[in-house]
Amino acid sequence: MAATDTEGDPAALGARERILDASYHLFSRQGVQAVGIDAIITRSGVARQTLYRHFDSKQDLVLAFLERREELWTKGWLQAEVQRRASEPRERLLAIFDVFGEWFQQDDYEGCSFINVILEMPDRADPIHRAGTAYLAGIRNFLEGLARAAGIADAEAFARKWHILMKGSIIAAAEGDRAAAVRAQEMGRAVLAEQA
Amino acid sequence: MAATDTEGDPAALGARERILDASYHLFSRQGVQAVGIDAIITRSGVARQTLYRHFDSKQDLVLAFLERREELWTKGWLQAEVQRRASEPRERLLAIFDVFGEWFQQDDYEGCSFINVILEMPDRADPIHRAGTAYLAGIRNFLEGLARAAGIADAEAFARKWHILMKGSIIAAAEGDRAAAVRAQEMGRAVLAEQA
DNA sequence: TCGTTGAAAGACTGATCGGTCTCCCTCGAC
DNA sequence: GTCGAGGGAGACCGATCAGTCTTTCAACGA
Repeated sequence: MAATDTEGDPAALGARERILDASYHLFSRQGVQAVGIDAIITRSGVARQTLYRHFDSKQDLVLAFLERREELWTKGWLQAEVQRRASEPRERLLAIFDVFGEWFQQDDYEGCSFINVILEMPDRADPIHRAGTAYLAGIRNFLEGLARAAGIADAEAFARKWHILMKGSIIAAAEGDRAAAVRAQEMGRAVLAEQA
Repeated sequence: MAATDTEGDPAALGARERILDASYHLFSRQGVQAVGIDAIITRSGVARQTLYRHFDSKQDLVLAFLERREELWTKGWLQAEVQRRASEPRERLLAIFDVFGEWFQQDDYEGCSFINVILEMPDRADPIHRAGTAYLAGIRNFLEGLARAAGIADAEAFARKWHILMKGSIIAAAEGDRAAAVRAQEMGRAVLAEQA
């Protein structure tokens, strides 16, 4: 039972949850290096030692943030929205860019945290870098499933191509191109048209 | 006149030049936030005050680095290589991915500094962010020229699409996909095939 | 009732950050 | 000669970094 789970009162959330909420908000918008422990302490209203009771180090906290990002963004939002909007696998592949299109209109558009951490920590041996690539591979896995369901021959290669369109449009949106999703979708149709 | 220009002896380069060399090496590989002034001091072998005589602040130095990146990478390498490898505009557009293909094989592949700084400083008002988007627009301008020369109807929209393929493959390469350039080129052919 | 546990508050450490300041040396113009 | 500019070396500044430690308190179960 415990007083650690959500019980309606937002201020009464467990300490761990408040830390993760604050981390998610700050890390996803400002990046991992730019956000200090103090900012997370302040935003979560938690004591310093409480944070270090739940997480061994900042790296630990970042890894927990990425895990949550996959839950909330990849699965809870992207995949859910895609499956809600279309049922045919080919339509679902294209629907990704409809979902992106709405995402790109947000004023506080924050980009893809997995890409961000990979570029922030270019060292391939860094656990955070590795986690970022792993979660991106998870997205690719979702694409591969759709490609296979669509009867596309080399589903793995196709997923990698589709992912290039997605990542390219995400960067273009960070530059300020709000129509990036439409452009990527058009290219997607061209790529799809070539497919067996 | 002036002991400030290059005179063969590498150690006798002007102080400003040594600072810019060190900044280029460190910023392009490790990012802007991760590299401190001390690291640049040490690598350039220059006195602290000498650096601040030539550059008002770290931000100033980063802006100078980005300017140099455009000179060396965009113009001196990418555009030069593309023009060397092909003469027909359509061939030149596709040659971009041949050049990228070799780039992606490098063990110390460092990615695109313009993308990196944009994601590192998400604040649109930040001078560094703005500079990054400006240099990316410069690349797009090069693409637009090729598109126009190729007789493509909406050259601006086409350039934005092509740039999405480029940026997507750059990120995929950062993830470890060494074949990202081939995949992007294949998609480029499909996009090009649709063009008038 | 007592002991344990979780959490708040905040002092503290050593390292590093960007940036300033002082001192000294050398070289070249006059 | 002298003088000033450019540059090297390094002390120093206040702020911030990640991380540790101590004290206090409230809620809980036995």
